[in-house]
Amino acid sequence: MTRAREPVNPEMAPAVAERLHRVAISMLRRLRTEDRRTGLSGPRASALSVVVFAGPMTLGELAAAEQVRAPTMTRLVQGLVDQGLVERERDLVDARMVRVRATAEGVRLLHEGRARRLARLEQALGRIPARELRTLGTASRLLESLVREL
Amino acid sequence: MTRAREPVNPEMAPAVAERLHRVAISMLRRLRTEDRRTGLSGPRASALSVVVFAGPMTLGELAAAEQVRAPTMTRLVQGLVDQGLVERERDLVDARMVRVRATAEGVRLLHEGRARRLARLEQALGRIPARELRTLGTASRLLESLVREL
DNA sequence: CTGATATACTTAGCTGTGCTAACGAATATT
DNA sequence: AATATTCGTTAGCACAGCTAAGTATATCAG
Repeated sequence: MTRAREPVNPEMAPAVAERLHRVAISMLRRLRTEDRRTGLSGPRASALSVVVFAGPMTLGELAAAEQVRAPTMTRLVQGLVDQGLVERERDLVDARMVRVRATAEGVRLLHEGRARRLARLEQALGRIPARELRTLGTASRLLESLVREL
Repeated sequence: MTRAREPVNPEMAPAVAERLHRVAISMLRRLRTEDRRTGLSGPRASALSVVVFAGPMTLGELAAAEQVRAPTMTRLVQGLVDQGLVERERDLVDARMVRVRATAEGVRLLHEGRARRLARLEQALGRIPARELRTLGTASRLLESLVREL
């Protein structure tokens, strides 16, 4: 009777979880290699990316977005400022806050670094059959919303 | 195997690459939270995992498997030894080498930590429609072979 | 067998990222 | 005006990554 359309999932979920976890780790490990050439570490590139794409924001917001504590973000931003990729300015309304905005150089380097980091992955994806690529496209969207509920 | 016909993928590959990359980062970031309770850091858990599943191996092999330099692995193993999760022994044939093997406690803790780390992911997967889960299962296998060619 | 070279790992010391605790400055509340 | 709260910084710890240089063992050439 229970020709289930609802969760028969508990059975296969562990295996999928395990494989996703493992693949995520090794994928990032491989791509990390390319990262170093830009002089942008992973965490800095990630933070810069948020600032570039979501626009100027406060240090606290940025810390929350990156799931990191405030002191950690203070230092990440310091590094980015030293590299000339980001600027800090006190908020005019509430002087406790610090707004972080990307410089032109920051935007440029981010795109360059991103391109380099993803090049190998893109090439590998470009070689697989279109059907499989479509599956991965769908899956990546599913994962996106899944991760939000972790 | 996947080379037979050249697909038109180049157009969508970048978007998929970008999303996969982003999702992998944020997924691991979330899961890492659970890691701390076991007292096993990510890199240590990962190294221990290799030793447990692939059996005893030399420090150099372990470093290669983890894509890390020898000095880094020396210290990771030191930490694991201090925690009583792993044992070191000089190779009898070639005394330059160090063999690393998991202790019973190491095996136990690894499985416990792994279970904890994946619990949230498994639960989230258990809640989505079976069809989507199947897509993710397929995708995870595709990614597995993809990563091998990165 | 000896001396040179190669290999496997360790030590030392640097950078960077994460944390908590404690603090300062600015704002909000009472 | 006094107190509490919020935002960010500083200080100080742990750990993970690296390179360069050192030690011990193995191997090889003569």
